[in-house]
Amino acid sequence: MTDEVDRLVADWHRERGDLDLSAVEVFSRVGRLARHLDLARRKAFSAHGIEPWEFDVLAALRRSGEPYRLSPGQLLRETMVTSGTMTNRIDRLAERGMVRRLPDPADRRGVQVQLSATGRRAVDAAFEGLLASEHQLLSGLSGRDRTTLAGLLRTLMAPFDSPAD
Amino acid sequence: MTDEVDRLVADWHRERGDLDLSAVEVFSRVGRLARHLDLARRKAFSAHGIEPWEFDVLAALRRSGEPYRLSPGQLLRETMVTSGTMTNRIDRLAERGMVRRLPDPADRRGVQVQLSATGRRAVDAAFEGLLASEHQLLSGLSGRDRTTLAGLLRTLMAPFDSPAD
DNA sequence: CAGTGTTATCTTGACGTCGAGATAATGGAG
DNA sequence: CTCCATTATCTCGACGTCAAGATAACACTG
Repeated sequence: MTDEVDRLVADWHRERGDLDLSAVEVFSRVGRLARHLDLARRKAFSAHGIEPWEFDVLAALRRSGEPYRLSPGQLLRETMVTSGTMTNRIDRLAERGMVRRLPDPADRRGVQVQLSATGRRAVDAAFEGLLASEHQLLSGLSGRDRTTLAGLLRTLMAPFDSPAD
Repeated sequence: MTDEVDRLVADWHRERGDLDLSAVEVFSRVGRLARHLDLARRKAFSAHGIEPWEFDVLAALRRSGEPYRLSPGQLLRETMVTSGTMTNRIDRLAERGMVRRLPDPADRRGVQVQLSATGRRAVDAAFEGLLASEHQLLSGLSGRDRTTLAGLLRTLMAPFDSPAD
């Protein structure tokens, strides 16, 4: 059983037999898989009328728990985007009625982004759809394999976790 | 040992204890890891004065072997971008002297993109740098673990491989 | 060989993100 | 108090990508 990446590695090996390509076997698959997952995510969300970037913001608010309120600064750290991008995202989500901007009572520079009831319904439905879709994709792996995979990925993530991120 | 994703899952579990979050353990890590890898890739390439998108195109030409010549259509299929994007990329690579556009002798609609000597030197150096960087990131895993991980990822990729991709 | 659907590439306009900088408020040091 | 470095958010211009459509050439059909 060979896949895209096996062919990629075979090509490189033919051209550059002097190089150790073992890293490519892992990282190229991570990259491609992430790409396919993005598409699957987009598809799962489209059934609920939301975009991946919308989900990212709404989900951060949703999982922060009651009262579903975070500052733009907290949101941009959760979602790994710049402040300009977050301003734009909040604008568009507010236009759609998914969130509201409230003044921060303790800091007049600050703003609180409040998830609306509409937004909460949307993000809950979208998340359930996403889980169903991802569950499908995982069906090829046993429970034991899933745990192994999650563990190996966590190990790989470790260097990126806290330091100067 | 807990990571970002453990915290994410814990948050969701507190808010939505009714849902099975095992898929998140895997896919959220794949997505985040891919993001960090993109940054690491960008950093590794910057030492050689090229951008990730440049590498993607040049590497496709390089690993195709002599005479390092592919059509824009082949390139866009290799790199998973649209035709408009590829036209733009070839334009910029040609400006930098990394590739040349040649007419396709067999099809007057067609074009052949030819890797230049400069382009070949650049992509070879960049690839070596990338492998060194990725080797570092893999150092936390034993050879056995790497093989296991690559295998599990390949299994996950299988549904995406040939069908209507 | 005329007609027609397909293929290959390029063009265009809209969109989302980034990076740098602007604005405004805060909090600590002297 | 007054400075001043820091923090929070927003603004603006540039850039890369995409989607849709334009153009041109090919290849099959009758």
